[in-house]
Amino acid sequence: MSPLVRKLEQFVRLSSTDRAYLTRAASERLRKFGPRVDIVREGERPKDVQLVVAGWACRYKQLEDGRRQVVSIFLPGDSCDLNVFILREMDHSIGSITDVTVADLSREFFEEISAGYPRIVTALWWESLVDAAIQREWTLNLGQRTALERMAHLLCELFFRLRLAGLTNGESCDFPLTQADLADASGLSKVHVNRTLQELRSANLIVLKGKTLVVPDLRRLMDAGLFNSNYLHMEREGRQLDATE
Amino acid sequence: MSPLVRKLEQFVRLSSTDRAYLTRAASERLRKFGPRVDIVREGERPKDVQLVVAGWACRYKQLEDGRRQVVSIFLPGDSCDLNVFILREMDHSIGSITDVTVADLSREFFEEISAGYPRIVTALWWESLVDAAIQREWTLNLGQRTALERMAHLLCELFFRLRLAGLTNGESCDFPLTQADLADASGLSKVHVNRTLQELRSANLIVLKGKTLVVPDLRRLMDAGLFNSNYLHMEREGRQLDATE
DNA sequence: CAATTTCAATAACGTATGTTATTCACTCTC
DNA sequence: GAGAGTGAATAACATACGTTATTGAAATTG
Repeated sequence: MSPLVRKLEQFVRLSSTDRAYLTRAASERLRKFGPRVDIVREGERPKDVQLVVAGWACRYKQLEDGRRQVVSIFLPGDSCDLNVFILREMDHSIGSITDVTVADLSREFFEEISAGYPRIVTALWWESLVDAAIQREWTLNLGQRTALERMAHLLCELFFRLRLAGLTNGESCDFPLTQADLADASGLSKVHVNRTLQELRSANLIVLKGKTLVVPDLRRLMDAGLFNSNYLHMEREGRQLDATE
Repeated sequence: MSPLVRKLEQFVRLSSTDRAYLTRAASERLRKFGPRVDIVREGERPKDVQLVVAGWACRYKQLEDGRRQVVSIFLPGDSCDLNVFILREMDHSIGSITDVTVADLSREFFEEISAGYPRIVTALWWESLVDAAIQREWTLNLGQRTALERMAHLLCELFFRLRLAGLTNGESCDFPLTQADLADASGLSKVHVNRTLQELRSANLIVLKGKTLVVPDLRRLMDAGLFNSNYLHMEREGRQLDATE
């Protein structure tokens, strides 16, 4: 099952027709990118919504003098917002981290699901609201948490989201972010990211080597990061747009 | 003209029927709050979308030990997202800053506009995308900008948004945020906010006294905050969902 | 209109994090 | 399989910002 379907199914019960439709949409019109390249640049006007089918990518913004902030991380199954159908131009860039495969979802795709796949619509609504919640949590993370808490929180979030998409193996997962990436995402310097990771390591909160992250005791890492998963809204909805109450 | 209508009209040409409908929706089911009280609390499940008709409010999140981050500021005409119809519970709180009047928008309101007011739908879409863009910009602000840049940027954003809603008088506007509020919103300490404001004052970038802000030279304040307004997407759309291309 | 509380200003001092630089291990490439 | 480049580790040092505390003015309240 694809990461997208797996993720959405956590919230909305999809029919097999829904699943088949999503799976088809995510396998047509594919584009591949190497690592560390721009997929969309600030100022551009892409025609389609981009769904990350495989690999890691990120949204980032840059100041004129080069300072760079990663504002969100795309894991397989994540898509950029509906931006492209309404706004005139991108206010940020999207760049690949690893090799990435992107599926382009056209306006027609969204018109079709609006007309005939209400559960998919609800699921995508849910996804976009969770995206917004994540962005708020990042604001809290950068504004209030110390370096150690911040890093622990970021790692927790990624671990939870990977698990939701079916991309963890027990306590471990692929982890292609470099320390420079973590610095850009956390607002810390590279050197301090290094220090912070070592602190997490020596507290046995993480094992991070090569491109693999192991979290031996997720509960403890969550405590270290003051991590509360409620903002990920990982419960199947109690009521939905088309539910009768 | 109400701040909401005025704001939305910047992007979507509304018919007089649209305007009348919005104005009516924003004048029924009103609730009033005093300053510094919670309108909705984290964990609750409000039934309606809250539209701020008058006054200033904010979204905030709090850590267990009391550290508090304001993650967004609601000006008149702003509304919280559609959260309430899809997600199980609030992942943040909404609190008043001044006296606030809120209009409750029911699910029926959204069903009606979906059925009969496509331009309002587009306008609200636009609004929610701009909200997301603002949240990303705040992430950049907290992650990369220095205290001075950060404060200048925040003031610029508020000034632009107030102007869009028709709430400025030339170079000045009401400004009810205390230094403690600015601290919570910028991730700085109160003391450092004070220092930073004085720096902005002595550079003649702002006049801030009582509850009034004057920006004598917006261009210079923008430069100081590395402020680029593109993320506010303040241009009337070139194409919309129902446009033919 | 006194009593309280809130907000702003300022000072002295502490520290978490940034900066610059060097070295070492890997990996990729020709 | 030497050379080049990237990512990680470490050190020495610098600083932007936080903390705690005090004071005065202004707003709010009984």
